[in-house]
Amino acid sequence: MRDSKREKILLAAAKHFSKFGFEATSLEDIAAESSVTKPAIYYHFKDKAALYEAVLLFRLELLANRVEKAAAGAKGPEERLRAYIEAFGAFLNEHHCFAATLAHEFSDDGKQMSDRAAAELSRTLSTVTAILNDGVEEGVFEIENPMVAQMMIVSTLIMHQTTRTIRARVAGYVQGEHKISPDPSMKDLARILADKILKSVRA
Amino acid sequence: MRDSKREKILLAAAKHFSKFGFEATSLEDIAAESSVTKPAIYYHFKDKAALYEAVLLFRLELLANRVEKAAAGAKGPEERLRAYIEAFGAFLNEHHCFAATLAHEFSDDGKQMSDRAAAELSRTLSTVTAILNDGVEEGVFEIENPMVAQMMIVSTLIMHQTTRTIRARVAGYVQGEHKISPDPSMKDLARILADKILKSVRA
DNA sequence: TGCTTCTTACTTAACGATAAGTCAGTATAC
DNA sequence: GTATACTGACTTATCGTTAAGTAAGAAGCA
Repeated sequence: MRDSKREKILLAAAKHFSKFGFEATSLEDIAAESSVTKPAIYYHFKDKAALYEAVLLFRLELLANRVEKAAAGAKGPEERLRAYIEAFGAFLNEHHCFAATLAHEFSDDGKQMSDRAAAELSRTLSTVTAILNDGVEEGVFEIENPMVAQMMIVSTLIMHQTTRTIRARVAGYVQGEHKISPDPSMKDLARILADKILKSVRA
Repeated sequence: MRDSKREKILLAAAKHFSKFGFEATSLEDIAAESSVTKPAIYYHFKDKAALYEAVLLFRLELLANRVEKAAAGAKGPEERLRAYIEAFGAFLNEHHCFAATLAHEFSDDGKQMSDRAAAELSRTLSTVTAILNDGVEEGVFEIENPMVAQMMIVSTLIMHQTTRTIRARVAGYVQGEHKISPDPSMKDLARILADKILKSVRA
């Protein structure tokens, strides 16, 4: 049972930070959910920012490692790009708090992101940039600006995960005889997204 | 000078809500920036939520009208899709607070979005869904799930606008000999995005 | 025109709630 | 008995919101 309270705090913190973002999350709520008192949080973490950092950095490191591994395990730019997209999607699906935390961070201009966290995020993004650039050099891809392809991949994966609730709500207001396509699972989304991205970047 | 304070409040509110989101925005800051006192805000608006609603709904209505008009003014699914994407991009570029406000709303599950606001957002999204469905029916497009194409368009446009700062920061950590592609302007992004999306959905 | 009355557009002051963070003390394990 | 892992009670600051009061001008009437 060593460190069990620390683990409980981290779990509740991940949940609350992802739901409300850094500022709007209250330590009292985290304490209540993890059945500890507020000072217990301060015993384990220097302050609110340190707790947040622990939550964020842990996942950012995991993600960067995962996509690097996935890309390294595939051959050729096409397969590597597909592997990247699907690994990214799978990761967001497994750590479903993480996408929302990232979305909050993005909409806050990374206000609460430490330099180490930014570096880990950069590692994740560099991986796809490298794949795209390699593909262009090898003549397999034809891309005016790889930055755009990167944005399309990353933003679609994250937004899909974070806007589930609001999408369902907004769909309720659709008028007329539009066919509403079924909301895809993350696995399907990643596959379809990979298909579309590959089709759009192929030379 | 009639209603000049009201206008000042709305302007400052748009700026602050986009920067910090609903919860983290303080009425005191809005009051300070617009050179009025806090209760003066309450004279013009029922409460914080009503002020936010005024800010958000105004832009959501403008946007829905703009993209509907753009789509209606173009012929054929291909041209309509391009017109939609470029009109959406241009709008985000003109109202540069708006994308960030939307991003906050998305990362908060639309917690602060009224039913009217959700309906206006739905109108904007229905427009692109209609274009995609028409294209499929006419045999011009071939799309497994139009939802994914919609996500790619909307999320890329919004994220591009909202992650400018953080992208510049993250780019600073890129190691090795990666070529870093230049950050595209919104106009370029919309054009390139339209190219890529069209390429990826064409039958 | 001049006097009263009412409305508009605020201001100053303060309230209750809730936030992050602190500190002195305590139970438990070794 | 000493280090570890806490708890309860607190401080300070800031939040949204309201109550109460007021200067400036318009409206109604003589």
